[in-house]
Amino acid sequence: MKIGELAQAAQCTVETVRYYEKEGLLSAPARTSGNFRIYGAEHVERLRFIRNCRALDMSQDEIHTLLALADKPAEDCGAINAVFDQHIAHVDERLRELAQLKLQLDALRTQCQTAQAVDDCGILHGLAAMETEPKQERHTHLG
Amino acid sequence: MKIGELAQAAQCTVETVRYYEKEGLLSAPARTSGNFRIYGAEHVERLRFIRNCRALDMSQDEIHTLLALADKPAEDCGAINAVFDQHIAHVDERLRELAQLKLQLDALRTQCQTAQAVDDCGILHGLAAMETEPKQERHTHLG
DNA sequence: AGACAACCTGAAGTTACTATAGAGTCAACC
DNA sequence: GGTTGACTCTATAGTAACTTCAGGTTGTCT
Repeated sequence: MKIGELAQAAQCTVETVRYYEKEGLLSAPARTSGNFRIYGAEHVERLRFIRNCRALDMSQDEIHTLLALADKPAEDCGAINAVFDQHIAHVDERLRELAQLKLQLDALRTQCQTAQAVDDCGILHGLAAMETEPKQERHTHLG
Repeated sequence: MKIGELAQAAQCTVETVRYYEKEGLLSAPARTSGNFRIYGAEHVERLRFIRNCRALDMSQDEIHTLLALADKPAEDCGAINAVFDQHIAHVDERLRELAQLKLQLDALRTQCQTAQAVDDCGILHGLAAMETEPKQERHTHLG
């Protein structure tokens, strides 16, 4: 199959497929005489795997590691579990961060209930009065 | 004060200050004869405002809008509230997304309890067997 | 005068793609 | 045989919000 068909089978765009090839997530396939990429079922499987990982918000780095581990079928899968657990930890951390943000935002929101002069806007005053904290270190790639 | 002092007052780096100036969030200050930027209290206030907004995960775009609105003190603050409400909606959406992800991840995690052969790893099989869905549209800048 | 911290500019790197430009391939239709 | 149109190719630039780097200047201290 050609690249458009592969992309459709994995619900992504052809640009994304070519991008993954450039990044080394997908190996370079054979070409037709006209220089078109040709793919088989194994490529569909691999690409779907990648897209599924991305749907779970894993980073390219995590996926790369996972693929490398998956390519050594005889070894034990402890390392795979570790990558996965770390990713879950990333999601947990980001969830906590966002929940904390939400509390702050909701508190700020109560400071201005009606449309009034900008000068008196409680939200604006609240934003100005916040304590400015240093950016804390992030342990997650999740924005 | 010079740029280093300003940066410290707002808990960010000098590079970030220069970056904000380039992006138009911070206006270009006066310079010393030696070409060093010099700042006053109003710059500290403005930069802290920006950093506080960023701490709440607002985008540069949102902050830009907020600053423009704040600079028209006579108008009513309905537009400010709207920007703020939309940002809260972004955070809510991302929270829901991550909660959904967490469910999927936890479910997958149960598929492999012990370190076994990679070939039999339930997580890997689960990742391969997932339904590959098209990337849904995001309405938030939060990653 | 020499050392050193803090400052300057401009450009490139980061993530995971998306978009664009300009050209080539291929099957079908007239 | 020519042409249309869908699909493909490469290479480059753009996105967000910075960070890092290279290479040079200013100011202060001894």
